[in-house]
Amino acid sequence: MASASYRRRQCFAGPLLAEPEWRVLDRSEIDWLNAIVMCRAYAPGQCIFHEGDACQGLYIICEGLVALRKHDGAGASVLIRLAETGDILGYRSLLAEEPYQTTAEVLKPSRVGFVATTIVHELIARKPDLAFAFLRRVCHDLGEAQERFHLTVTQSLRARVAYFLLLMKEDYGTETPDGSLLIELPISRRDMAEMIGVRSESLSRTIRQMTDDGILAFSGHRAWIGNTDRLLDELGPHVERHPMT
Amino acid sequence: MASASYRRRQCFAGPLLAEPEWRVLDRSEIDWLNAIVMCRAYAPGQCIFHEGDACQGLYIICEGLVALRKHDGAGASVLIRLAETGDILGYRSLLAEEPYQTTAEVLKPSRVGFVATTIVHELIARKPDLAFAFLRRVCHDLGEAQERFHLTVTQSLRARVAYFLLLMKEDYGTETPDGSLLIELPISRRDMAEMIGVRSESLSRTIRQMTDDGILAFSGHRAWIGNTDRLLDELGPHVERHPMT
DNA sequence: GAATATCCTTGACCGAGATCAAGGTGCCGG
DNA sequence: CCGGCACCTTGATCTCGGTCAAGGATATTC
Repeated sequence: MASASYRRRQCFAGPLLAEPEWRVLDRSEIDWLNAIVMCRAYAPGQCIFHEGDACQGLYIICEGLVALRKHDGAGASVLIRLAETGDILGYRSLLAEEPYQTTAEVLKPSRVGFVATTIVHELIARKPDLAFAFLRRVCHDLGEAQERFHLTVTQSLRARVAYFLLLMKEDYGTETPDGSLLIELPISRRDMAEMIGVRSESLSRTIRQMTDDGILAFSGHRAWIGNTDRLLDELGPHVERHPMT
Repeated sequence: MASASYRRRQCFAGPLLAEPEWRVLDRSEIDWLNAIVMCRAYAPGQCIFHEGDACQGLYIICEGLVALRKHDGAGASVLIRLAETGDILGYRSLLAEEPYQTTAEVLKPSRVGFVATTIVHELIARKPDLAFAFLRRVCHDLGEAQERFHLTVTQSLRARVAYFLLLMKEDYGTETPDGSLLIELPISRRDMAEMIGVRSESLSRTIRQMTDDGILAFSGHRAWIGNTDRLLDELGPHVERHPMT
């Protein structure tokens, strides 16, 4: 429950500075940000912001894991994006000058910094490269969102599971000694279903089928994939084989 | 078949200058662009660029209608976006520095201008406001794409048709003398189905049902909606009632 | 204006995935 | 060790939308 007292109050430090957005800043600007930016701890289940809220600034995940969800009134929701250490939240709303369209729910104990809108604008005005960095990121995200729509509409659930695992491989996959692939999923089965856009019961069934077919093995949040090619075969014809270029 | 010879060779003129991106430019920059930018005519069916192509610059629709599609190998495709007079094509790829993810297919005879990547970068460097204009646009688009995903996953076909018509109302809707709403859809039934992410047969059936229920009337590309509230009722609970803010 | 291709609608059928309902299974606090 | 709880899996059933196939309607061409 975020029991630790964080000695380091500086958000902008360590590997976080390697993020494309902050890399364009120089030392003095980093120091300035560290002096201004508030950083606080969140426990799992807490929300950083809610769908419909007015956007006041940017959030930076110094450490942790956060889910961006969209809810509909009937209780169903969809997981739009996972954000982990180093990721930024709220830039879409800030730069579109619109209210939040998603709710940011903390999944693992997190430290999150807040940068007010005015600061962001000031930084961008001072560093044109920052605008480019954001542009590149948002455009890339847009491409992913379109790809996701395409996939959801044209591909079977099974193909989408395969695709999802290949995506997660990028961030959470490791090679095991015996040459197979291990993916340590950071999320529950339900959240996984929400990312794929499917009911969790259906996801369970699909995973079982794929297990029976010897394509993968699951244990809790751990997935083993013996042969990546067999996963790729699940994708429909001519679907981009290298998601997340 | 684009038989007309276009006397005006200048792309950047008239209402097109009111677009948020070009509004930030001053007279000399507009003149400069008009001197450089190539403008050519396309006939329906022609493609401006193809999925997978490297991006060389930006396209501006001086006049016409263009569809951005994603294809999968099996012949199925999805219509990602409609672009009409004044709209810009290819900015996602250009700014993300990625190949095109969609194919731009001309639907109605169009005149389209081309601005090379280097020119765009030069302009942005000169006018930081241009970067902001693009940022706002892309972020807004991203929001729409996420909303669309959410909708597709959680709502029934019928609700999605209702939502689609409310979207189209913004651009193509007019009030008729008798107080009902007339929407002149610029696209075929098939394209409409591709935008909603559904087979055209299913769309036909859904339209028929809604017609039988007295919610709307269709004739060719013309849709009448007697009572907008009844369309809104079709949307699931708590779905954003004002799409395209 | 007949020929022809394309688009749209309708019908019959089917199947993937949703829904409803009931167990498992693991986890935490007592 | 046991009870409670959240998460996951499985089963049975249903239904929405996809698929296949056949007609109509509408353009387009000659």
